Amino acid sequence: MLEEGYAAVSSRRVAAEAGVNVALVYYYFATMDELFLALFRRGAQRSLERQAIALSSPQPLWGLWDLTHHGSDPAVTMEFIALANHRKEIRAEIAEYSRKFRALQLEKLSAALEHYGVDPELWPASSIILMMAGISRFLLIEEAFELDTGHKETVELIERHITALEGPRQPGHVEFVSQHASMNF
Amino acid sequence: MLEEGYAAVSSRRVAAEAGVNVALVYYYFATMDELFLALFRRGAQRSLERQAIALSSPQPLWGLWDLTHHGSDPAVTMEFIALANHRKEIRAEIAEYSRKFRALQLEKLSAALEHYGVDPELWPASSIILMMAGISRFLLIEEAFELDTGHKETVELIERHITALEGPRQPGHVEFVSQHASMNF
DNA sequence: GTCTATACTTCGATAGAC
DNA sequence: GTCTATCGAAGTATAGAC
Repeated sequence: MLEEGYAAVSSRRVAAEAGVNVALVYYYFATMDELFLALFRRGAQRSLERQAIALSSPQPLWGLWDLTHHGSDPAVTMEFIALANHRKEIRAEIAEYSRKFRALQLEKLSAALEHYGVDPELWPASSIILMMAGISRFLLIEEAFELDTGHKETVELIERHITALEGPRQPGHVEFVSQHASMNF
Repeated sequence: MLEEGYAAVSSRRVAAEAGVNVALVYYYFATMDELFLALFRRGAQRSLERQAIALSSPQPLWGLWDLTHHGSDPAVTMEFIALANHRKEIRAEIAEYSRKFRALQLEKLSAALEHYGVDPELWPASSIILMMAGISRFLLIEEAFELDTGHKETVELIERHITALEGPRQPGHVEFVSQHASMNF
């Protein structure tokens, strides 16, 4: 899926990779879409758990930022988004998980931002979350194209603002986060 | 390509849509990748020209924001990014066009921002461009999933800041921009 | 330019033996 | 649970007539 795209994932190749027969793939997954759904659910569930840990940090802004910026693989995310654009059921599943991700982020971060004294009228938690997600995904996608115009400046800008609220990043975040790549919804 | 994804674009289906024979497709395009390259170049060139117009507005920030937020189709963009993740030549072509897009944006907007008195140390033009692009793409992708948490607040936040610099949006932008969907790189 | 005809590969999915 | 065997459809690409 990562190397050649979701459309290159065929029952035959899955079977070959697993060292089993094609028919066995259909024994476990009635259609290829069900296989993709199962794959997505497993990855999304793991990412959700990692996010819960990152957000429970005493520095939840750093936690979320490091998770998306250093601990997520845009290629996986992109493949599932592309797949979802053409499969209704997968789109619905991704939407459902996205809401879970977002709800958890909102809960943890709106409390933290209030505690930091950030005016929710000027800087709503939902906007800060959305902007961080959009920017970091964009940065990662551009990196894959070997584009880096403004990347350094933007990372500095964001991290300067996080530092203003939470102080310098405490060690541990990036290490935790970069152990395995997550999805980023 | 939009309905079923780039992988569903086959020589046979292209031929059928065009009402010609399969072999004729290969007469014009040696491989399917060349067809995709030609398709991308045509679209990117048009988008580049539209962007030049939008940035030549007396309100270039509004111009760029409206172009990406109301005048671009994330589905086209996503398909090409997904395709590029697996085809080296297409990735290189997209990277090249992205640099052109970005260079034009930087040229027009860094002049405008300096004129508005924005401190380039705190808010570099390259960062503002990158953030606007990332956020608007994220908003549009989420819309396709019928997700809208924080969308309204974020659009208001961004447009409030643009208004602070350029005053209220003058009519004409959105109209120009929503005539045809563009790519968004 | 445009076509017919064809070679060869791979696909999703199923029936039925073990 | 795991396999063999098979169906019909669709893919990329090419040779060569007109």
